[in-house]
Amino acid sequence: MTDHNKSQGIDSDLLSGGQDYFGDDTATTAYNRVWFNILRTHRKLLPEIGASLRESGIKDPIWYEIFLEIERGGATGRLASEIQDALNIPQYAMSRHVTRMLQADLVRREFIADGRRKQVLHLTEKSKGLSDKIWPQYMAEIQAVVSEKLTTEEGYVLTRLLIKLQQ
Amino acid sequence: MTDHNKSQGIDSDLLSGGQDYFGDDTATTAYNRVWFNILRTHRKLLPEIGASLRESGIKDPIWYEIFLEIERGGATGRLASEIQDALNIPQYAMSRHVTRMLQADLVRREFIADGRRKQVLHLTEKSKGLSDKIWPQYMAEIQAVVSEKLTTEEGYVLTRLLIKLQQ
DNA sequence: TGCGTTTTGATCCAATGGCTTATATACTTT
DNA sequence: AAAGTATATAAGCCATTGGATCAAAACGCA
Repeated sequence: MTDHNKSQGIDSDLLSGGQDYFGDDTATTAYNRVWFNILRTHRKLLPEIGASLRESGIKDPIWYEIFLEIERGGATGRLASEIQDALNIPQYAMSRHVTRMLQADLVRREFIADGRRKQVLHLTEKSKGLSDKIWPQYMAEIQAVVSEKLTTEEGYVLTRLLIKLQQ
Repeated sequence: MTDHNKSQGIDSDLLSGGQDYFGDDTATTAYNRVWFNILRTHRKLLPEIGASLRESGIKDPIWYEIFLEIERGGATGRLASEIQDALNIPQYAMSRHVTRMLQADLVRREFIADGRRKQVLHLTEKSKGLSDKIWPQYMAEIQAVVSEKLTTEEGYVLTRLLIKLQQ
């Protein structure tokens, strides 16, 4: 690495976990490594873990998260706008996920108020049925991939730090 | 949550960092939470942090990672196939990123061997010049977002765990 | 040498995503 | 109640992605 780039912030070793690469800039380096490793971990794991779902007809892993959020609403269902906020996705993305899940008969939509300004989502018989097969398979896939690399204790620590980072 | 879903692996509290939600299934839960929190952290931070780059004409944050990898190759440049492996992206994605970066005059391509079976990538004058302005701005943006939520020490721990998870 | 296999790169098609706009409804203020 | 603002959803435009496939070069080895 050139001195120029070192001083200008180009760091060829951003993936490293080492703490002493820069003598004078450890804080910035630590934070940058967090970011680049989130990107790479996401890129590496998403295709692996998502594959089992795709084969089961779940086109997007976020559908599972949407199911969880609907379920949190209990018998009264859950507002689409609430789910979208919980999942950190833009409105148009939520709208399109709902369209696709409707096509797959995996959610039921109920407009409240006369027009179509607010919609409440419910599970369908079909999506309730997924609990028996697909979700356990998904959980098993996650477990297989993650447990190969981390201890349970490390899993807790990692989860806690990721949650802090989202707040 | 229903008993049914609890036993079938649907967990309305996957985002939680708590360790004692399930009495009998803590390991699975720990690993699942890792996964879902990676997804949400990525979804939340990518638009925030990527915005400054887009405004500067860097169309995809991965371009920065590609620059870093090229730079690691030093004066001899770096094989496209090596970069693609380092970044965990499929071959066709790398091919297209190179096409776009060529159009933007941000990389130079050199085919080795007669045909075009192997390509080595180099920085251009333009991309070297980015060190002065855009990258420091990007680093500052990352630092601003991450340092607001984590201490430096937590950053190191998080990085180390993410690296373990990728290996 | 000759031939099958592996590696690398580019492209085709359908599906998806980001951004913006259109539309309808609800709320607020005077 | 009229006007203006805020909220919620969908749709249109265009660029990008994913998966599969095609094409070309290098390798392995009898």
